[in-house]
Amino acid sequence: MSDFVPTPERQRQIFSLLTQQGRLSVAEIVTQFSISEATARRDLDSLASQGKVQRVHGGVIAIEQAPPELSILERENEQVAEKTRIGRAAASLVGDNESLFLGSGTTVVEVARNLRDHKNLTVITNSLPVLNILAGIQGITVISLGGMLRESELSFIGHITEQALIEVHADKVFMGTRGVSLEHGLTNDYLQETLTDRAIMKSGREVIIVADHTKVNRVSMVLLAPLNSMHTFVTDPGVDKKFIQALKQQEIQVVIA
Amino acid sequence: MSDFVPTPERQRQIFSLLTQQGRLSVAEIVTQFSISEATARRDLDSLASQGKVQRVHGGVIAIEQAPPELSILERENEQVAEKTRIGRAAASLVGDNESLFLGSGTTVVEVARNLRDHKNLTVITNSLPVLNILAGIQGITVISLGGMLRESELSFIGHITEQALIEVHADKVFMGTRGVSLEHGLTNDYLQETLTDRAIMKSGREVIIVADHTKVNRVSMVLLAPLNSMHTFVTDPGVDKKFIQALKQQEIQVVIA
DNA sequence: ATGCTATGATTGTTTATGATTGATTTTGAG
DNA sequence: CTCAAAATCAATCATAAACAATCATAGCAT
Repeated sequence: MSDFVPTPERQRQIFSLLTQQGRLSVAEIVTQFSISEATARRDLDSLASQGKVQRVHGGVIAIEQAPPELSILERENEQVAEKTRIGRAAASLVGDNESLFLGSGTTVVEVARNLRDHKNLTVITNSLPVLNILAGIQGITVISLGGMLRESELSFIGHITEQALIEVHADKVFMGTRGVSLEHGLTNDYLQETLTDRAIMKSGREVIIVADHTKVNRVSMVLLAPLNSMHTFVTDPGVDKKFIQALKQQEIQVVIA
Repeated sequence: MSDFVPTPERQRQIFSLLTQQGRLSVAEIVTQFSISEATARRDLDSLASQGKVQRVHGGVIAIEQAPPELSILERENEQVAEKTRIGRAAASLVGDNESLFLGSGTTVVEVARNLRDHKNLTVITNSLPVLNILAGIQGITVISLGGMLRESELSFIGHITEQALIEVHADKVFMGTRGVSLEHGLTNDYLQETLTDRAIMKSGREVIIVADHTKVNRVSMVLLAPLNSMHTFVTDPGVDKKFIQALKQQEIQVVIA
């Protein structure tokens, strides 16, 4: 039996006490550890200089924890309500223990927001906002593709991205698009991103396109993929019913949020 | 019964005693093993140099096996003033038109914050906070390595990360560390991250370590690299002058912020 | 013998601590 | 509010414990 308590050990105990109680007075430490006030103060000063505690008159208090690093400003502008509902509906297609790919675009971000309650997911993404949303969530393994950051979309594209895609595989791929058209299929407006997006679509078993009604019957500059390369289409009730019918005839599942 | 206990065996017994009790005084060892204080200290020093115990005044204490590792979000409030100054000083080492690598850690984040005024930079990183800070800035090409997101550090690690590293090269590499020690070099506390960090160090021409004074003479679990693998060390004025001298003797540039 | 290693004793030095003192901050009574 | 008492603090000093460095010795293999 020994009463040997070296200084670093005692300081650790003081710190531990502090984390339990939130604050500690010099007097408390003096009685608790049977040391002089001078030594108690020296311990507190030492802990403070390590940044572990905040020194105040009469004792110390626990350091307050700041809110998490801010995520990027998102250009949330149009069809907010629709996108939110689409996101929720799309997330409900996901089961526990699955691996997903989430592409870029504001609608896909809404899907990410609704993954909180799922268990044991693996999410692969090339979208910085998606990374930020999923970063703190327990039970989700997050994998980023990396690559060159495209500032307007806050997504990663390019050679590094496509290289990384070779290494991953997802059960379900969630992507947005700039235009969906019966005639021209899925279209985007930036070639570089489109090349990456094509590779992404090949990396998953099931392709789920999320897009609000403003994207329907719209054609952008670059062909991303023919319509039948998607398996499921999640959209809002503002879409023309003939369009929906046509999709169903091509055996594409349609979810109206 | 034989009282002959060879030195290595005795040291093993001391270590075993320590793991049971958490701490051990020199006096205890003297009586327990019937050896002189000198020998007891020699044993403790030997164990300490192997990194098995933590030497303290009066004896030894067990090394924190499961370090209550604070996440990056919690550590962000430690040594704020020092880190800010270190970040500014480190950023001033960067010239226009250079390509940089920024590793993980709160101090490196401060470097990123101070890159705003540079022109035409290419910044490669595996740190999510760094991505967020640089995402909006004009004149900086941002490249992310991707990989599995380590939640406590908000950094990307693993196979994908290291694969991506093959494709990039930087003029200057900025990294943090958990511990810098003359004896044990640069140390980290998580093997997986350390493997990635080693690859990062090889991807650049000049390695710049940023670390506040609390990291100095601290040893963590895993060896990252020997001291001489860094070219420049940026820290705050709270560092022991002998330490600075020793670095300079190894031809490591030292910048005091 | 010779050289090597582990050990213990001796030595000045360093470190941790507690007491003291005067300065500073907080408190509370008027 | 002001001002003084009380509490807390920083700075300094003295001391005892612990320390590093050095040297000498004993055991042991060659």
